[in-house]
This record gives sequence, structure tokens and C-alpha cells, in this order.
Amino acid sequence: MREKRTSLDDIAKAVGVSKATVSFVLNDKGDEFNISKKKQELIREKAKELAYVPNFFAKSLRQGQTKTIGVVLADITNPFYAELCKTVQEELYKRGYSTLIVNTHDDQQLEKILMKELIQRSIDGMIISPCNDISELIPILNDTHIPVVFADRPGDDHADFVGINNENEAFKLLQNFTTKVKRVVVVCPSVTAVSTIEKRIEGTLRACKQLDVEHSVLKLSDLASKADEQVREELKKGTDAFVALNNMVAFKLLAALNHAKAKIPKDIKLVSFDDHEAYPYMDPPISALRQPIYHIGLESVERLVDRLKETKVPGKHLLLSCEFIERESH
Amino acid sequence: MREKRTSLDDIAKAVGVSKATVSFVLNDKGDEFNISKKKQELIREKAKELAYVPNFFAKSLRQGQTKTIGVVLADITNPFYAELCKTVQEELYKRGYSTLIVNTHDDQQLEKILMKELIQRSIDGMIISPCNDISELIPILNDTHIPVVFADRPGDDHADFVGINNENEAFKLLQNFTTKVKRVVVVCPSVTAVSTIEKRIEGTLRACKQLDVEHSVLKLSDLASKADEQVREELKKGTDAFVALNNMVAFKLLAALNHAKAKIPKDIKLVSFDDHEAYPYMDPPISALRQPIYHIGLESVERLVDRLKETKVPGKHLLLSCEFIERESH
DNA sequence: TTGAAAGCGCTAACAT
DNA sequence: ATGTTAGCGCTTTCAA
Repeated sequence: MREKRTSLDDIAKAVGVSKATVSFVLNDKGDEFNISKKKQELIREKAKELAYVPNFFAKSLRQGQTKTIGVVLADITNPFYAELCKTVQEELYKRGYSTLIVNTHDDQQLEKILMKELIQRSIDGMIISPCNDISELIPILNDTHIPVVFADRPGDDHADFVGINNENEAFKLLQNFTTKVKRVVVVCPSVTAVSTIEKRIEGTLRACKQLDVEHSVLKLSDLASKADEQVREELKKGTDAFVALNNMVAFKLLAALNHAKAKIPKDIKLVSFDDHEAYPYMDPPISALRQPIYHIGLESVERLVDRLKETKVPGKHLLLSCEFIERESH
Repeated sequence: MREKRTSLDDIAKAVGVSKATVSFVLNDKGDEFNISKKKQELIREKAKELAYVPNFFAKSLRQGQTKTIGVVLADITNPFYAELCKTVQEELYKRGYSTLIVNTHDDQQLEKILMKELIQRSIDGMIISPCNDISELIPILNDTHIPVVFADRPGDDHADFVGINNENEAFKLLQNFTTKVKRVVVVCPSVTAVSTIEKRIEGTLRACKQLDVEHSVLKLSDLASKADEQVREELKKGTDAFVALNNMVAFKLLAALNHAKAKIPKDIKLVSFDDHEAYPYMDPPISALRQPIYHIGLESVERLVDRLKETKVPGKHLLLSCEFIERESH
């Protein structure tokens, strides 16, 4: 069994003063309360000697606030969320908040449980990229009166949201082909039941219609051999352009195109929604639409902190723009 | 201002019983204390109606344990740690522990601060992949008597460690070239001051000597043009094999090799330490040494939980084996 | 200039 | 079968 952590009282007894005095000193209010320099010195020394670490729980219990924000992420393994996580943590830290990170693997049940755990921990606010179905989530959020900002994926209209306009950005992405293309295939992952992907499909289709170019939507198989065949099929139909709707599907598409000996960008043009750390180094380097991850994180934090300070009404939707990274595949 | 959270007492008053009774019922000890079914029902209903969320802090303060583990990660943005993070969280969850994740970006100052924050939160244990210099970290850990397991990067000899033997694995990696190679270049990232990279260099060099093959170590520049030149230079010297010491440097190397029109694997063989989600889809697919990330996570958790239950003496070093993934680049 | 004491929300030993 | 109460470690008001 490990020994008990040293408490305020331990220090008080060791020095021969009251808990209150120790508390004042250790919270840098010693001067304010006119506690003598020597006594302050003594207390600080003793605290260090006994390796005193304040009990955060007792403090929070007493003060009724924790200065910590819960962050609920859909998938920490996805570079997008990893990056978002990093900036959110950094920005919160700058503003004096600690961060509690939690990962749902896009599992709704787990999301509910983890959210409740965060609420139990008396977080002051929450930033969340929710699972697709938010119906069970909203009531929980409404019961607690914790300010929440949705990031990347929107909640309902009454909730704050920071992200991009997937429909619109997908639409604009299609304008980037340097030459007039004849037939474009929109390649989406095998699970499309995510709001962001749905919107991207809508956007690309709208663009194809407006550009009056032949097109089709392809759900790329996760099985390499099947994917190869799907792609060969599309190639036969005279396809000369592909749009990958996220980076994992882009990799699979690329592999299939390589197997089919397609020449990019000579015969086949390709762009990807979402950038990836490997893209600049591929052959050819992949042109991609980069989401403003840093800004999504930053704005989410700023909005949340605003709401924590002044009681603002939620419902603000902030849509940021993406940047097209010109590389050599289009 | 948001209204106060409902407390045990609120429910007690609303139902007309004591706090204790409510506490028993809500902790599923109603039957144990022979509390009548109707009263239990009543209490549960009221709790739901008032959207009661137990105050975790008060509970932990009372019970002296939190059932939560702090996880200190070097870089959440690195796919290796993201994956590790995910499995650790899952495995801890299965065993009834919550996880507090924290990201240091390999910043020693921040690491100290974040660790202290975790300790303040009365975590029961800690899993950590430390920054390179652990000298400041060890004293903090010794003061608190919190069980710690080091993952991926070792602490000192007295501390538990789960990871791989980087020296040995790097050594074995060199045995995988299918044909006898003439000259191998060991490519490492521009910052090598990480224990894992240092060990990998040692291992590859030992292998080269043992195989009696000409070799050199190349610190690849982060600047593409410079890297191109470095690689061309090595090619001129008759190099026919490259070993990339992590995946980011592998990408850069690959780009440079493409620019130099090197044919992989016909003329040039290449293997990478660390696998990557993009490797299977590259042209050619990259052969790589995959770390047992899942097992590192699993074993770290098991070891920690063991130490939490029985007071075992730390100092166990568990070294797991990597798996060479045969693809087409070697 | 400092100490005493109340109380944050909860659990558990002890009463009844 | 249920209520009373002490106390976890801390802050803060009031008293001295």
C-alpha cells in the first residue's frame, strides 16, 4: 500500500500553523494576508520537502469549478483528429484550462458513457466531434448546463459549431482540374454514413452537373482485388478524372490506378479531399484540399472560452474555408 | 450563470429520505441494505428526472481512489502514439479504469507540468512515453508513490518498461534483403537525439559490419532539394539498399529516390523501420518492420493493473518482438 | 498577523 | 429498514 499523500494539514502541523495560513501562502496570497516573510519561507520549504501536491478534487469541490475542458474525439487514430486534438489542447492551455481527452472510435454507446464520465468530472465546458447520430447526445447535453462547442461535425442548430462547409468545399474542389475533364468518378469509402462524407458527395455531384461532365459515384471496396476491378471498369468507360473523398480511400484508389498502369497526371487527373502527411512524397505528389485544422481548433476554443466568460447564447455556426494544395496529380 | 447541478441531497429531500439511502440505491446496494423496492424505484425515478450526475470529485475524495490512469504521450500526432493511445484506453476501460490522456509534443517543460496536473487529479497510476531526458521526471515520480509503466521509451532501470529492443530489431531488419546487397545507406531523421533512433542506428551498423557490407549513415535533410542531392550522391557511390529509420524519413527518402529515377526494387532495395497506413498502397508497396503497438499497449496496461492490485516491485522490462511485413520494396 | 470553523458532495460506520 | 453523522482536503469568512 502506498503512503498517504501529504495534505495541507500535514504541512500545517509540521510548521506549527493552521491549515488556513498554509493555504494562503501556497496560493500566493501570503502577502495579501500579511503573513510574515519568514513564515512564508518556512511553509514553502516544508511543502517542497514533503513533496506536497494539492488535491485538485478537494479544491474543485470547494470552489465549484475545475478550469478543465472535456474533448470528445471520434477517432484519435485519424490524423485529422490527432491534429485537432493537439491544437485544442495547446490553445486551451494558453488560456489557463486543462484538457481531458476522450476517444469514442465512433461508437455511440461509448460516446454516451465517456461524455457522462466527463460530466461527472465537473468539466467547465466541452468540445466534441460527435458520432453521426446525435439524437441521444443532445438530451444529455441539455440536462447538464455545460457549454458545448461542436467541432468538425455539427450538432443541432441550437448548438455552436466550428467546421467547414463540406458540400461547398467539395463543389469548389471540382473546379481545380487544370484541363477540361471528360468523365469524373467520385470515390467514397465503403461506409458513407457520416454526415461529412454525405455532404461531400452532394457537393461533387452538384459540381459535375453544373460543369456538365459525365460522372459516377464509386464506393471503393476495401478488398484490393475488387477495388482493382472497380477501377479498371471505370477506366474502360473513359474516365479521366478521380476525386477521392478522404485520404484513406485516396490511397486505395491510387494503388488500384497503379495496378492498372494509369499515368497520373498525364492520362488521369486526381484530387483528394483532405490532405495527408504522405501526399507530398508520393509519385506524383497528390493535390489535395486541406482543411484548416488549426483554425477549427482555435476557433472552437475561443468560442468556448467566450461562452464560459459571458453567458452567450449558443447557436453560432462558424464555417471556415479550405485551401487547395496544388501538387502534381491534377 | 448555470444552475447548480443536482446533488444527492436534492434527491433525498425530493423523495423524503436521507442522503445515505439515496447513495445506497444509486450505487446498487439497495438490496444489500434491504431498502424496499418501491422506495428504490422512487429514488431512481427522481434521480433520472432531476438528471442527477454523481460528483466524481466528492466520491473520490471520500474513497481515496479514482480508478483513473494518466497517460502521458510524446506526440499524439504520430500514428504510433495515436494507435498506442487507442489501445491503452480500450484495455483500461475493459478493466474498469478511466483514462486521462495528455500530450507533451516532446516538450520537457510541458511534460513536467502535465504530469503534475495528472498527479493533482489523484490518478491511481500512470503510463508514459517520456521525453528523451528523464532526469527531471524521475524525482517527481519518486515523490508521489504512483505506480508508473514506461511504454515505448524506457525510464530508468528501476522502472517498469514495455517496448521493443530497438537495437536488436534494427539489426534483424537488415537480414531481410532478399539478395546480397553491396552498399547500404542507413537513413535517419534530422533530429536523432531520441533514444529509440540512437538504438536503431547502433543496430543497423552492427548488422552491416557483421554482414561485411559497405555502409554509411545519412541524416536526411528536411529540405527536398538538399535531400535529393544527398540521395543522388549516395547513389553514385554504388548504393543499392536503403534502410529508413522511421516512416516520415522513409517518405522523404522515397520522394528523393523517385526524383533520381531509381527503380525500386529492381535496382534499389528499401526497407523501413515502423509501418505506416500508406505503405501498402504505395508504388511499390513498402516493406516494413511493424512494431507490436497493440501488444505494447496491452502489456503496459496489464502490468500497471497488476501493480495496482498487488504491491509488486517495479523494474520489470518487457521487450516485445516486431514483425517484418513483406511487401515489394526489398 | 493568524486561527477556528463551516461547508463543498459523497460514503460508510454506527445508530435506531 | 432507514436515518445520523463524521470526515475526505481544501478555501474562505469571521473572529481574535
